[in-house]
Amino acid sequence: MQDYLNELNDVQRDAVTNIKGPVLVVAGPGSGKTRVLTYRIANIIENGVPPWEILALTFTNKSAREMKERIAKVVGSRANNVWAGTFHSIFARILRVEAEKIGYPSSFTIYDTQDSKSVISSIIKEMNLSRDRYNVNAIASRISSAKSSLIPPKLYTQMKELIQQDSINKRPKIHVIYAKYMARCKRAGAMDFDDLLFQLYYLLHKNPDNVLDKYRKKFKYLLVDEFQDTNYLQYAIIKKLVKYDGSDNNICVVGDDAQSIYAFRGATVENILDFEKDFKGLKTFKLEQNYRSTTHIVQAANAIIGHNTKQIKKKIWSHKGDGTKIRVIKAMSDSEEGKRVADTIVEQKTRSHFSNSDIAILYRTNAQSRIFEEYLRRYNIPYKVFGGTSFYQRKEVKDLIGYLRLAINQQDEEALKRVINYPKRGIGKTTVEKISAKAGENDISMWEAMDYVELPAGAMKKIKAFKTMIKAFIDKSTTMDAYDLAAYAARQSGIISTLKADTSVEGLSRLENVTSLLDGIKEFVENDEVEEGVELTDDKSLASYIQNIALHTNQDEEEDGNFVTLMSTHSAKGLEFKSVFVVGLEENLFPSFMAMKSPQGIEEERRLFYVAITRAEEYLTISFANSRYRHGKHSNNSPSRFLNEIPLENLESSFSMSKPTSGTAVRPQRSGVAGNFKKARTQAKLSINVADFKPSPSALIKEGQKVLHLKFGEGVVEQVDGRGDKKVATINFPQIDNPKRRLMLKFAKLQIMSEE
DNA sequence: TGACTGTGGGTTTTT
DNA sequence: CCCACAGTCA
Repeated sequence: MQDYLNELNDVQRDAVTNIKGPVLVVAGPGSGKTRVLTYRIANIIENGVPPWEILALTFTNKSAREMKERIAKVVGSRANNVWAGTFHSIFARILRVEAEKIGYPSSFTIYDTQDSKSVISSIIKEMNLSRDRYNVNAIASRISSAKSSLIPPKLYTQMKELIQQDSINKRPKIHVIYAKYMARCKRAGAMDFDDLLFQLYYLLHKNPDNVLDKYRKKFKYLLVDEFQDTNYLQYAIIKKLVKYDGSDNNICVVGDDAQSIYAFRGATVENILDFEKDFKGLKTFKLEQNYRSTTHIVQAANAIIGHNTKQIKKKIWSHKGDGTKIRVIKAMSDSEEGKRVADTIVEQKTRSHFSNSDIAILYRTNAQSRIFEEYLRRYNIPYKVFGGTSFYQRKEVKDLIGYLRLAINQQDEEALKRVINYPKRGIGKTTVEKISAKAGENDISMWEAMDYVELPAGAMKKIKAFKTMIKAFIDKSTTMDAYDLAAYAARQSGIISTLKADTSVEGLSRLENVTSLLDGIKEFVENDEVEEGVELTDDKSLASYIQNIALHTNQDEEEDGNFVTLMSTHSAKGLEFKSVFVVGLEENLFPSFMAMKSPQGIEEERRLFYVAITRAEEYLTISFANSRYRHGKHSNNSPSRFLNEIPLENLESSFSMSKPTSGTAVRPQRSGVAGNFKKARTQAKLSINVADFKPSPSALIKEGQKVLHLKFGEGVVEQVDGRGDKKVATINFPQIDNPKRRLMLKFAKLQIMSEE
């Protein structure tokens, strides 16, 4: 028997060695779920199955990568040939091969959420519907859930219940918008996130050239991680692949109903319950021993989840010892909450010798990160914020990507609309509307419509010039590699010169972001490492880089380094830290006011809280504030109901309001405006004594002075320009990369060290 | 016809 | 607070 099997407990080993037939693994938090999955795959390979016949589906690129690394530790490089990836990326890869069978170009664009909403927005506008009544977000989520339930527009129109709901909500035209939206995406050669699932289902369902058989034969072993987070459509695809006459039903799903936190995007726990009915002879294994957390934490978690009505019975236990009781921080304000959490981090670092990477701050909404960033920066504690707007969603980055997308797929209307007048080249709203109308009349793409539309001579000339430029990109895309072409496009389009002309701090950071993107593309071109999956991506063309960018999230960034982790509770799933701070435990925030309308909503928030606290190994601290700034306004909220669900015996006794601490409250500043993407939010390690730092009034900052900045260290003011609030100082900070920074004096905290 | 400025309204989580 | 739009000016 192989070594790795000895690292498992009895239940885990059973789950690993029963490789034939359907298996359900119910895995509590910290119960070694990933270990079971990876060893199971390794075991399948050891049993002589070629790795490329194994398909492992996850929800994040990160967990796929981690899984593959761990498989490699057991079976070596063979792990690279396992098809492991997210639902979306694996399906996108299949669709690239098969797209033409369902009427899409294989170079189809993937629309991200922004793109989808923009399409919906223009449809609403064209139909002359009220923007207030037809709220884009509401429509988008309605369409998304229809797709995720396998209801195409035609069927939607026939479903009395849906139509009735829409008319009650006074939005009877949704089914029309939906149909137009689908047509518009198709015309643009684009698939949105849901399409990657939806279109794959229809490919398998319609089965042109018997593709279904091809993939059934290809994937003999299927594994699904986080099964509780799959939606109806995902499960339908899984069944297409595995459940048929003569199938071996080699499927293993792993999940925890108590950690189902994605109902808002269609996930349904029903899938776990249905799984038992759909696959006869199912073997179920329950992993109940928690290896992660101490008993106080596990007990509290069990008590909290006990308040939910529906769940699979299981008893999670730990023998790591009682450990430390849970601490609760009561703060008067969000600012005080930030300070006290930062104080506690300092305390834990010195008393328990934790390093930064042992610590995480978890919040319900990404917007909460700012205040913690502010204090961690003050205390010189390196941190990294995950989630929020990803790098690829920043305007300037999307602008350049827009050109690249257009070079690959000229039908891509969202890309076209984005770049046709950026940088400004005098092609205004009216002209674009005319092109769009022409495209609509003739059911052709806007790119084609540009040849037929009737315009005044001036506008015509500008359009021609634009088209010529893009054609040059297309031509070069056959000879240049991704980097050269991207750099060429960045210059030719005028993006670089436009950004260079903007000398504000924000402008500078935008330019740096574009440079970072180019650097990233260069890295892609030069990187000779093997990518995930069986088909080695030795394709360094722009297309192969650009096509999966929408699927790339900033969770995927490599993250070695010693920093405190800041992320949303959703993003934290699957992770663990010695010390965890779950912050903002207030009614209307956690649970979110959006979820408070329904009991199911509350139960999902409770599961989310359960996920959050079970990330902790040794220390768990929970905090809330009596008042906080939200959307620029003060708001007061009572402590979260979830706090009362924690048994008293698991709480530190001092669960009483501590006195507000002496430190003055600060409002967060805009952070990370200067510095490039990777470095921006991780703090430079400069030893500045925070207590001694006293910013000088900005009016006193003059050329030639030596100044001190908390993040950048010592520097020399080289130039001050602008007047009043708009004063900008150019300062040389020799201790950092990119030493020249332009800081808005209104915001910059600088301490004058000496006059020159 | 396009560029710019002020106002009003929404407001969660993610592939 | 941030974004999208409407209304105004060149």
